[in-house]
This record gives sequence, structure tokens and C-alpha cells, in this order.
Amino acid sequence: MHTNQGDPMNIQFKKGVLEICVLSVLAHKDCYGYELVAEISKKIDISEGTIYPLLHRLKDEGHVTTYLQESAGGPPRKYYRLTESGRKEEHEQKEEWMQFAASVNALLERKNDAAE
Amino acid sequence: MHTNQGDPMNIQFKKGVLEICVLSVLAHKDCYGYELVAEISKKIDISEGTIYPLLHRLKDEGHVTTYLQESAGGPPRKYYRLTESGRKEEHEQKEEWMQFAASVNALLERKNDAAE
DNA sequence: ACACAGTATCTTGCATCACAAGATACCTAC
DNA sequence: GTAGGTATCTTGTGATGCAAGATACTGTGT
Repeated sequence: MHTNQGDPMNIQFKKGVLEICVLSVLAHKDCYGYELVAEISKKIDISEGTIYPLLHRLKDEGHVTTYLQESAGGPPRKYYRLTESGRKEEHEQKEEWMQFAASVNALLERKNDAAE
Repeated sequence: MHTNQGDPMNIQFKKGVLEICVLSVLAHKDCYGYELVAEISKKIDISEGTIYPLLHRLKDEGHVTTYLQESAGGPPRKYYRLTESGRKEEHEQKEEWMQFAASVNALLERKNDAAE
């Protein structure tokens, strides 16, 4: 798969963020790994070598459960579904991200030294 | 030093972001390391074990130059000043961050599955 | 003189997480 | 059977933030 939109994009920026992205997509609908890569790559480049370990981590932590489902042309798909704990985590991490991004923006957009 | 505002804050979120934060503060005025920690910690918790390696990296990459200056009560301060390359880097990374944050927000704020 | 706190710089070892590259396997079409 | 698209997973590497500590200068209190 290869669905990036040109730029290499700073890898470091993604640290920790891809987890909340996955949780957020799963909050809308159950997905299988390959599908998640395609879905998220519309906005942020992500590779399969990233998604599978991430999904296994989320399962180990009890934030998702899985079920297998046949597919037309290919091996069976492993779907991931958010648990209650996963929904709570999605909400908390989203809040955290929003606050973090706001803090960074406040730092970057300050045009004068005198400010506070 | 200890200037955080309560929360532990997701460490992973900071990866790569602290660099643009440092560049951004230096774009306003020359600073020494200890001062940068205090300045940035108003918004985002950062430790000294992070700032010094980061500043050395920026110097190795030619984005900053340094000069020593006596201080009233304590050892001399090493001030960091942005180079032309540093200003360019500051601008580019800021653009990159803004676009990245916008992409993440777009993913997180999508309320319906049907969207695109 | 001595100890201690505040200021200031720097280093070492550790943890986390994304990625590239590749292995595996299923199915369809040629 | 060979190639390509679908799909999952693993291994090793790299980047970078942190805790903890070492170093050193200055001023204050005893």
C-alpha cells in the first residue's frame, strides 16, 4: 500500500498521535488493519509496520476486541472494535491532544516577547 | 527547575515539537538554555536533559550560533542565536506543524463515517 | 570556614514508538 | 504456475524526551 500525499512529513510529530487517530476512527466504525491504514493515510501517512504493533498494544491494554471475518478476494480480515475502556481512552486522549496542540500553537503564534 | 502545570502530559506528543518550539522562541530573542526551559515550560513541560542535547544538535546543524555572557549570581550563560538557516528552518517546521495539526484535527473531528 | 540553596551547563542510560524491509498466505487472472 | 492485489505479522533500526546525576559558580546564613 502507498497512500501518502507527497511530503515525507516529520516522523516525530506522529509519536503518540497515531494511537488517538486509530481510536478515533474505530469510534466511528469497526475496521481491519489494512483498512485503517487506508483510512488514516488520507490525512496522515502511516505504514503497516506501524499499525499492527499499535493494534496489538491496544488489544493488550483492553481498549479493543477482535473478530475474524471472511473477505471476497484475500485472506480473512481481523476487525477491531472499541471496548468501553477504549471509548473512554479515545475521549481522554482527544482532550489531551487538543490541549497540547493549543499550547504549541500559543507558543508558536506569539508575535511579541512582552506577552506574559 | 520544575515549572510544569500539573498533568504529566503525553511524552510522545512532544517528539519533534520541542525543536520547533525552541526555534520559535529563539526567533523572538536570544536565550540561554536554562531560560528556554523556563520560557517553554509555561506552556509545555520540558526538562533540562532534553534542552541541552537539542541545542547542541541545532548548533551542529548550523541553525544556531552561541556566545557566552557573564551573569550576576551564577556561572556564565551560553546564549543561542538563530542563524539564517535557523530562521528558514523555523519557518518551514512551523508550516509543517500547522499542516500536521490540521490533518490530525480533521481526522479527530470527523463526526460521520460518510465524510469523503 | 563551612554548608546549603539557587543558578547554569552537560552526560549517561533508558523507554517509547514509527518505519523499512521482509516473511507469510490467500485469491484471481493470465 | 506466475504475477499481482489483498491482508497480517515480525525484526531491526533510528529519533528523541526523560530521570538522574555530575560539575561548577555565587550568595547567604551560621
